[in-house]
Amino acid sequence: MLTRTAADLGAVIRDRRKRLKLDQSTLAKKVGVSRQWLIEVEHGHPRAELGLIRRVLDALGIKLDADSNPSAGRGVPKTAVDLDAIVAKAKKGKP
Amino acid sequence: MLTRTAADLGAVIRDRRKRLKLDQSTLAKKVGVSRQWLIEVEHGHPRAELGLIRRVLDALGIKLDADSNPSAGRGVPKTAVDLDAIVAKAKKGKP
DNA sequence: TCCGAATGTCAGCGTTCGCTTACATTATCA
DNA sequence: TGATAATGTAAGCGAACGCTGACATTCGGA
Repeated sequence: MLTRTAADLGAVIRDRRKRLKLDQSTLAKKVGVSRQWLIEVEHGHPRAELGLIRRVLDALGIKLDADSNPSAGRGVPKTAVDLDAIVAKAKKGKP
Repeated sequence: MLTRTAADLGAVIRDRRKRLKLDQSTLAKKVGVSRQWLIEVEHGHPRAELGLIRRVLDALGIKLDADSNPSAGRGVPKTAVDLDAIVAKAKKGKP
């Protein structure tokens, strides 16, 4: 699943956890975090540490994939990004 | 790319940034983080905030995909996880 | 219905984040 | 070669993290 927001990820985690019949305490212990933390993450806490998140995903068998694919619809061959546009945009800031 | 560690992600980010001909300062400003932070992340800082990481990936056009697929090769229909095994494993801890 | 488990909420605390500023070190190019 | 940009390192600081522990609240089965 493509996760746009922290809430998305939280939902994925919770869903997966339940599907695996694990309660928060068990998973938290297994992963090595506090139950409190797990609760907040499942609720979509956006500022959680990447490392801990990763550990949870790992424990749940969820792979984290960083797909370097620009928004382009489909037929993007390989490395065909509109550099200039991006750079220009970058220079303008984002109003 | 499948990112296992924070260093992996850092590499992806740096690579992408360079490919886009952006320097750290520019990207940092665009994303709304400090250059210092970007440096640490590119070096694989594992405890960075998920939200900021996501913003960077976003700015670079990198999608974050959380794939809930256990190691199974390919033909996993829908919900066919070996629950018992996983639960049992969970109860044993991980020595 | 009642009882226990699972989940959510609160407060306090030490640690670490991410920021700023300034200064090295290392490319990169005229 | 020298100069300028890009990158790395360091110290100090406020803010937020994640943890512990205790206490509500909700859920599920006997």
